[in-house]
Amino acid sequence: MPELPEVEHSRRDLERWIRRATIVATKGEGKFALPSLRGRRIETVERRGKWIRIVLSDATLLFNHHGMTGEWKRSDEPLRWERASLVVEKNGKRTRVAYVDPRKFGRLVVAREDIPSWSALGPDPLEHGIDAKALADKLARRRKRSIKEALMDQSVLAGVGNIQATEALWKARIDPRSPAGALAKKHVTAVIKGLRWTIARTLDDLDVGFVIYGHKGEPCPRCKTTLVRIVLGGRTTTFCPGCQERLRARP
DNA sequence: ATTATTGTTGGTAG
DNA sequence: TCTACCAACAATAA
Repeated sequence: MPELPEVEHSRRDLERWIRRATIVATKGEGKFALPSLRGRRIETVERRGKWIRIVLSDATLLFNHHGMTGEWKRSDEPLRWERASLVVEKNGKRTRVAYVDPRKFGRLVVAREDIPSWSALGPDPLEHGIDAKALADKLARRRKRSIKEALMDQSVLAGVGNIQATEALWKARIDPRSPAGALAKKHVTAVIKGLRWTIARTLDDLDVGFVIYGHKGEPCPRCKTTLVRIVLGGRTTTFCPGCQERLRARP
């Protein structure tokens, strides 16, 4: 469940469950192995893009990425596909949280300093907002990249994935194949509005459903043209050939 | 049996 | 140094 809105929900869950609590035990194997961390207090649970950064009392940092199928659950019993767990205590009450990840694309990293994957992230749409000028500059530099692939580049904006990019471009009425460098200022503005729209509505209700993602073959909700599915950068892309304008590279 | 899946990364090539 | 492309990672679900 892993684009910005889902990860933000996960962050809020963790904040409620374990913030200001003290770690009693940790568990994890293989690529999800964890050091003891016993006795450290959990100070903050932060997020940037799709990454979560948990800051502990001795300044140790616990980074987590959900990959494709990762999620945190609160459970006293071991869960199917559980890869790691934390037991914490606050006011004498114990809480156990489990990191579950069937496909194991996620990451758990303990470090003393920010890791490169975190540091390389572009601005977070929720945390920092989206600056039109800065975004336009970054897109302009990616001349040959499609706008959809550019939006999914985590150094452009942190947290935009396949679904949010697909939905935002539909809202902005821009064909996802358009070269990123072909967007004029008004197009960038429209993309920003589209991103704010899709992120907000997913954040508000994770089960609200998507407007065009996964709806190939169905009529466009806006113009009734049949939605099509293509592959861009190896990722499924849905769009409406009727009302999403294909922009051409500008000289 | 085949195909597709909300993501990143490391290697390669230009 | 920067951009672009792709296979690899893994376990289902249709």
